[in-house]
Amino acid sequence: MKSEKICEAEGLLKMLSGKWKPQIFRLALDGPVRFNSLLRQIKGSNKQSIAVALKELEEQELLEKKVVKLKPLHIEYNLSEKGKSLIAVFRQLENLS
Amino acid sequence: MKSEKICEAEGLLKMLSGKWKPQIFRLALDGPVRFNSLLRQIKGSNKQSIAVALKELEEQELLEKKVVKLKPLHIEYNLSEKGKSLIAVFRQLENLS
DNA sequence: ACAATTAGTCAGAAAAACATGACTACCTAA
DNA sequence: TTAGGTAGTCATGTTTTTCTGACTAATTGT
Repeated sequence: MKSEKICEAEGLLKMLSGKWKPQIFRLALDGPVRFNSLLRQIKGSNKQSIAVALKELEEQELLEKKVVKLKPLHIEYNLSEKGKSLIAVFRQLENLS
Repeated sequence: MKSEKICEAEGLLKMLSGKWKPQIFRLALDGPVRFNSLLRQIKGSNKQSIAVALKELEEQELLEKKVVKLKPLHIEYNLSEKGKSLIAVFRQLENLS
């Protein structure tokens, strides 16, 4: 029983592994994120890595891709319900330190 | 304020990043762990990687190294207080799914 | 005395992750 | 119609991580 404890956590660690996914996810907490603006916001990043990270976050269903058919016709990535459910976990982590 | 939320989490993700650290940490939840027995328990692992992972977990102060001067004179790694404080976070993660 | 177990280290190779620059394709504003 | 912004892909190269196999060295069991 005890050893099961971390299994969800192992999944989470894997989902948010890599150089850019944590930052992207954090930004997504504040609102929808977009490819090009991430590229500008996250210094040192690059197209390829951001594209891959977004794809993975989408596959893991932490983010949801959405085509916005408005004025400048763009794509945005929103935090999914699954993603939102993690906020509580992060809040608790904060309280530890 | 909102974007601070994940900062502790980013630290945690980094501390437990890599292929073997999560598993080692999980096993450490159940009691002290040892180099050679980890090597046997964790299938597909290897000396080098386990050694590096243990060193890093120790540096990050999630585990504490201890020389046990008993019968077969060995070394064990115990969960530190910092390590124990994470248990609550993992427990919460469990409850989400 | 000898073999096994303990806990590693080290150099080098292989694999995975990440970065770079060129390119595509669609839309919009001048 | 041309320039700039949107959101990417692709091939290639570099860097980081991980693995392999050889080796060390002290301790312990037979």
